[in-house]
Amino acid sequence: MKDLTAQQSKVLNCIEESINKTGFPPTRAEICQKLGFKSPNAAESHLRALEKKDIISIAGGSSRGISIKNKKSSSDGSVPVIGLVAAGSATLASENIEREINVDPSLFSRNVDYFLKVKGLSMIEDGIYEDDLVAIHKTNDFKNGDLAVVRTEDDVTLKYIFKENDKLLLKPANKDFDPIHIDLRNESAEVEGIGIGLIRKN
Amino acid sequence: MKDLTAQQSKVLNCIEESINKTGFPPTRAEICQKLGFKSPNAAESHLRALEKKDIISIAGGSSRGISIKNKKSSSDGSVPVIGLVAAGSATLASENIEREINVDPSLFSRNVDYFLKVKGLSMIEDGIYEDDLVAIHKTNDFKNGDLAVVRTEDDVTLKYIFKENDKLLLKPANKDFDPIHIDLRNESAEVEGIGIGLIRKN
DNA sequence: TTTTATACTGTATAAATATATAGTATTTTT
DNA sequence: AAAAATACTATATATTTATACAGTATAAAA
Repeated sequence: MKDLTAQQSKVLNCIEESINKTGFPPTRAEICQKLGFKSPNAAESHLRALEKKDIISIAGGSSRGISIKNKKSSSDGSVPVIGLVAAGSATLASENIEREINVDPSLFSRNVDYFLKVKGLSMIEDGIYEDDLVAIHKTNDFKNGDLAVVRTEDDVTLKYIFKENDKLLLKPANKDFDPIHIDLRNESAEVEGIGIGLIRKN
Repeated sequence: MKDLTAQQSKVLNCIEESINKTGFPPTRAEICQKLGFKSPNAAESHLRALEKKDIISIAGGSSRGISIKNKKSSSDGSVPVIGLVAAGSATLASENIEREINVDPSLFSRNVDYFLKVKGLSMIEDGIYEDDLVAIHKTNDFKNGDLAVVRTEDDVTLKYIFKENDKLLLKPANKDFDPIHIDLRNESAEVEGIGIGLIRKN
């Protein structure tokens, strides 16, 4: 499936939020208002792009006629919890699954593929603590500043990601930790997913 | 709760079917078509009856603005989300419920009675941010240092609580905020519950 | 290089839609 | 017995809404 652009993701997000919050999809005007567009056609064309990519369907001639496709049934939202463990391990391998928890799929803005149990204090200044469960949406599509799960050659880490040409910057939220610079011409690195939420147990 | 009439049930059914099938609620005209009414007002008045009985809510001035209330999901674990609102308001009153979310009861150490949506930055130094949902276990039993929902004479607040004889100390986690001292001989204060976890949506 | 996709503003309008008002008739509650 | 709720038909209309058309600009693909 083709990846969505940043704007298309925002629009999709806006639709999901509207459905979760109000119970029905938004109008073009409402999308514009939420995302700051000034022309209804801005929303319209994003919707048509999403339709083309088979993410949503649009019922012609009816108001708020947007529905999100492939919306996996409400059956249950059992999501694995994965510890940040040894280097190079396949994160979703069953031996790394600590437990499974049920979450309301509508809780987070995007689909949660797994929870990552945080090790260490590298993100503590932004309220992400040890043993917190960070909700991860699997994707390799990210924006600068996103909280990303990145697999480097010798580690898997959760940091803010910034990319500029061939340079990758993985930035912690703790002044005692140094940012990680990766030159993609020499080293490999892969974005496994991005953080879209957090659960903490006291 | 009042019982629904046969016709009201049919209308409710029609709404549910529409949401399941198309992804969005029906218009008045669509309800009429499905149930064989010849006047849009037939649907309208049934909708108003359902609204009066608190089964649905109708968003004024917007198309397809119908949503079904208290939509209890299959399993259970439905927990209300409550905003910190005006002083003195009964926190669990239905008008304060922003939404309901499903949580795995085993997720948190104790039973979650509701989620409190955080306003303000008074707990930011301990990783509790604005709009975070703090899982609250209703109890008036607490230990010094617990994160507590406290109803004072003119506010409801989330702070660390410390009690010594008749003195109550409500301590924020933000150096820009002052601790609140309450002398229980002069003022009243009540512990509504304690925080046992947190959910954050990015 | 040309085309296609993305990302919008701005304007316009036909069609969809909520919603009010005026009736009639039956049943249920007070 | 009167009032209120139920259960509609019928008509009208202001507003909401989808959607088309005309542009501008940039980036990516062919």
